[in-house]
Amino acid sequence: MARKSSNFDMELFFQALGDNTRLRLLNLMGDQEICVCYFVEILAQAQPKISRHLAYLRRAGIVEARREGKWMHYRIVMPPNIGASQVLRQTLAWLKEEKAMQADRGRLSKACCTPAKFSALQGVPLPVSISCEGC
Amino acid sequence: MARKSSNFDMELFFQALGDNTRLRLLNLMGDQEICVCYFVEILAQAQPKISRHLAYLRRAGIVEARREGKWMHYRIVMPPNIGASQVLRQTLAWLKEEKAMQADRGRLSKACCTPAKFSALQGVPLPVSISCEGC
DNA sequence: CGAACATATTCGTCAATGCGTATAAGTAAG
DNA sequence: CTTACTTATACGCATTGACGAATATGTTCG
Repeated sequence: MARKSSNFDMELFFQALGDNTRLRLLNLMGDQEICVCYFVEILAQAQPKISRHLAYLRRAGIVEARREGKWMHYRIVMPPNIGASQVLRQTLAWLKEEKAMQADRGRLSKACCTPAKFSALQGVPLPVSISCEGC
Repeated sequence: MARKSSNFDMELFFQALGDNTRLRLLNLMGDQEICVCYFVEILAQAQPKISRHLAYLRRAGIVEARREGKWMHYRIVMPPNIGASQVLRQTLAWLKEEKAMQADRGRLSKACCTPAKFSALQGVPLPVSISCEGC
């Protein structure tokens, strides 16, 4: 039986990708869950702005959220539509090639090495892949 | 030496894809040049609307235009940015899977078989790939 | 040149979006 | 229950984008 051509909203999908802040958020998530407070710190943007963009990505079906105590963790979810998921995968690969995005990821991986900057964030769960050889 | 990370405007690129009319235009172009008058007829949209969306796609560096007498032919051009070109290619493949897009392409391929509808378009250069077995 | 045709642009209007500020909602701790 | 903290939402404002209608630009032909 042929695959169902779901009525996926392509417009909404691409509109969700058409904003630099949202692209930076997706880049930081990559393949792991990230806490909102990290987005705020690393992108150095106002918290409501981050939250609104995350809500936009959620409406478009690109990310999902999980609550853990006071913290919200966001992660990328592959859309049910096959074409969409392939485009999204390709887009994430593209982000990894862009210098500005690499810089963001670099700041994320060094987050735990700058305790002064994060003194107010004690107890925040670390992203899985943070490597702290130097700490 | 590492590949240059060109300052390609990802925002503009995805915003250009975030509109259904523009996606339909890209789907009709596919891999061939198409005359504007075909877009107007097949999508059954006002000519200024088509023209504006084509201009948007041109600004985003996704299509180019070629003049041939009174007619303008538009075609997809792969962006110089590698990531962008791969995402675009994947997107075009996605469009081919969507039912509504397939219907548009069907109407394009039958365009030459409905002379009544196109009586006002005499002399319009046909797209390369139009197959008219039944004519 | 002037008419006819194809396409592009402009203008006014309206909806959608992004942002900062303020505030609400949800949770943990005292 | 109250407080502190994290995140989400509401509001007002400015910008952008889409649209229809009208008009401008560019080309061919007589």
